[in-house]
Amino acid sequence: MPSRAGARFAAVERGFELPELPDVEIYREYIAATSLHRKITRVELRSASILEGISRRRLKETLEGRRFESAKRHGKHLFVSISGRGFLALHFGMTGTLKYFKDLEKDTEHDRMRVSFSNGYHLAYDCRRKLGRVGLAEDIERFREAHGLGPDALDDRLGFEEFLRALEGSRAAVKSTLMDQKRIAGIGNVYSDEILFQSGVRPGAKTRGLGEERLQRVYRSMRHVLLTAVERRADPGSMPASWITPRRGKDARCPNCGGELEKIRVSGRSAYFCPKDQQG
DNA sequence: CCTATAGCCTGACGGC
DNA sequence: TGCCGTCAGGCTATAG
Repeated sequence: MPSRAGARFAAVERGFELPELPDVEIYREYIAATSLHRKITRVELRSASILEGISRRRLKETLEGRRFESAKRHGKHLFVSISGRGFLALHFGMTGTLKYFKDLEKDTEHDRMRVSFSNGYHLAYDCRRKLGRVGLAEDIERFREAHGLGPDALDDRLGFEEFLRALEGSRAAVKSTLMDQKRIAGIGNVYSDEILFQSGVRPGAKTRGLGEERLQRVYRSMRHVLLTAVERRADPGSMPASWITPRRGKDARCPNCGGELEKIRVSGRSAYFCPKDQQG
């Protein structure tokens, strides 16, 4: 499995930085392709600080002897169902990755939790900066409510009307509004910049003053960007050349007009945009 | 009610 | 060479 999974999940094996909705969707597929329906023989927790609301002991007792049955995603959260016991809830923070492997020598450096299966393989939750979280959930809806998470950005039920409702009342910059997981779940710093670039809207513009036409463009770009990123398996090297996502960094130039991209801070986060093509 | 910000956490990088 | 400050941005808690 790892060799076959390796080609499809090359980006996962390299490890995502800054996992947002598309990255977590690929993690979901990765778990579905590798880790379901096998008996969990052992759970090893190497860093208790990643646990959220549960003890080490409870995690072990809940998982050992059971099987993972399915993998679902909401926003940036992954939910892996445990036979008869709800879900393992995974959040990846900024540096969380997954790795499925057999040879323990290949164990990753910042492996915070390791789940071992009866076939001799292991699934590692690797999180260098320990900003990710591992917990248990009885059901996904409950978890969503407890965490105040908004609708998933790619949920088919999130039409333009529902999108407007989710943004309603925000007085913040549109970039912050899009990244607010309580309004819409799944968008982070990198993809919010891409969405706004493709909408021709400045990240620092107030959501309130945008008007329906611009918001319509933001909505369409949101779906387009996220769907395309999932299609391209969230691999940074595979994103279209017309996007600004691959150009974050020094001396960044606009793929559209060739002008210099500007870097500003919006609510404490770095935002890249093209001052010429984004006038909104 | 709302938004902005500090702090958690680690490693890469640039300046001296 | 090596030390140190800064930055990266996921989240939460708290300040405004």
